[in-house]
Amino acid sequence: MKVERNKWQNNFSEWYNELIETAGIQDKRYPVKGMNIWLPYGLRIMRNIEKFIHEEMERTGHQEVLFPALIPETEFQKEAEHIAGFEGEVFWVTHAGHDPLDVRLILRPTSETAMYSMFALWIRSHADLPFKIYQIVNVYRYETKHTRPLIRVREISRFFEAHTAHDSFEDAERQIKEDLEIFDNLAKKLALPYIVSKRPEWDKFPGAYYSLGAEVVMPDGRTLQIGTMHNYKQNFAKAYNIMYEKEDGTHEYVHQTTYGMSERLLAAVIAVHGDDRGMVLPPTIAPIQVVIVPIPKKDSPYDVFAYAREIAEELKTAGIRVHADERDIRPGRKFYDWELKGVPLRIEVGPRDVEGQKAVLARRDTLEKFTVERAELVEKVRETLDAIMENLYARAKEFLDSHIKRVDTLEEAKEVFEDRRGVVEIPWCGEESCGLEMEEILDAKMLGIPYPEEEAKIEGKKCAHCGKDAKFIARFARTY
RNA sequence: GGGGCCGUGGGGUAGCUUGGUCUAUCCUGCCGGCUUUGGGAGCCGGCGACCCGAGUUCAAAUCUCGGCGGCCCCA
Repeated sequence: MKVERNKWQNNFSEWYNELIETAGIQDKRYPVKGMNIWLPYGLRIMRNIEKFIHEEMERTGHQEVLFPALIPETEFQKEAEHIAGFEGEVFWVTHAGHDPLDVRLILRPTSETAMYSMFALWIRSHADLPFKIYQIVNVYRYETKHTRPLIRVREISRFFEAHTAHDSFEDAERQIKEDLEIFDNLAKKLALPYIVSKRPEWDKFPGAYYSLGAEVVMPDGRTLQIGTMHNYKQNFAKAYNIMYEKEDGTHEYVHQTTYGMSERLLAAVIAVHGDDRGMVLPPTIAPIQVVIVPIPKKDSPYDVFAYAREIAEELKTAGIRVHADERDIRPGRKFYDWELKGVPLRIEVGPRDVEGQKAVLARRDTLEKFTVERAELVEKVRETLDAIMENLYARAKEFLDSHIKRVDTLEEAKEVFEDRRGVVEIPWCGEESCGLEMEEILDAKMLGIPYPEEEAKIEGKKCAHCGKDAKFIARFARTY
């Protein structure tokens, strides 16, 4: 048994689309384009990811809230850049029954404009700051490009957004640092290596002072943004009149930040860790961490099903998410089935194992099989799950590192995009015009410059486009 | 904005050019039974479809028109 990743890498789109349905993540047949149905198995994985998000939010003192999905046109229009950025893709609610509405409503594409008039009511004094809330809700964007389950959808059904308010730019900056730390903790739980870039001016979040984006490299070499952090400075505060009273009695606008993630996290997990047999789920989020497959044998005196149940009970008591598969189909089919669904560890128990009080463990990530003593089972299972976690991260890190290439010229950059793709890092003078032209020439997007910015600064290199002294390393990639 | 292709059971398809045993093919799936089980077994029985509407015709999955939906290419 060998891990194959041919289709995974060479025909990723097809691999991904098939898997989303066959592995029971989503049903794409819902009759509205870009709106898919979460199936039980997929939802369970997503909930497990969200469990870590909730934990991190609690750890860092964010409070969970839920805002309405509808926003009055009048609120939506308060921040100029924000409207300009979103008005082309919002869904409108224009009627109630047969009558047109006096004030039309939009289905939130994100919740800034829903939240900030309330912030103005809630935040009174410096003692209320920092103010940190978050929610996980569905948001709507009328995507005109090709939609893709979990990646580009018209209803993002698990949209995470944290919104904070602070008494100073410095404290907002501290919040961004905290966001990055939260993201790093979460990424570790998902065994996902990633890069963070500071977005160029022309690709900031509408209304932001600056934006950061975290992305992974997908099997086909395109990047997927899976997290964003924005410092709004006082842009929204001024538009929504969010002020607080300082200790000296004067009033000042708050500084704000936001932090966003979505079901793209699941897309990244599926894509990054998968192989030609299907998904490979990190044990941390796998709904079933261990599946037990009994191998019956006619005329055998041993009850392999009872043995499987005993083992399942033992593992369950040890806190492991386990399932004994007693379906009346052949074991081989069960193997394929659970491999497709990405269960990290399989235990096979046949008459031989019952007799010798043993079990066969089969790792999903490496497809290795080995026999362990029943007495050591719990310990070995724990060890193996940890080893799988580590291996998944290491394998993904290697893939990421080998898909980031630093070059000096546009010709070299072009070659990379023609070959294995990924992220290309090029010296850049920092001028917007140069950046946009390079995007054009490379047929790729500028992700931005490496963050923290100290890592992006370079000396002694020339801008790959205009030839002037380069100030930064700029990252380019084909993106999702 | 311009051009092209396509809608047949849950999924994938044959049939359409030349309308007629199409009472719609095959694979897969699903349900029931027997049998089997260390990597997708086999046999028997069953379920399930022509995107919608109008037209032409003795007769439409097949031809015509309109609608709806999907995909691709170019700008």
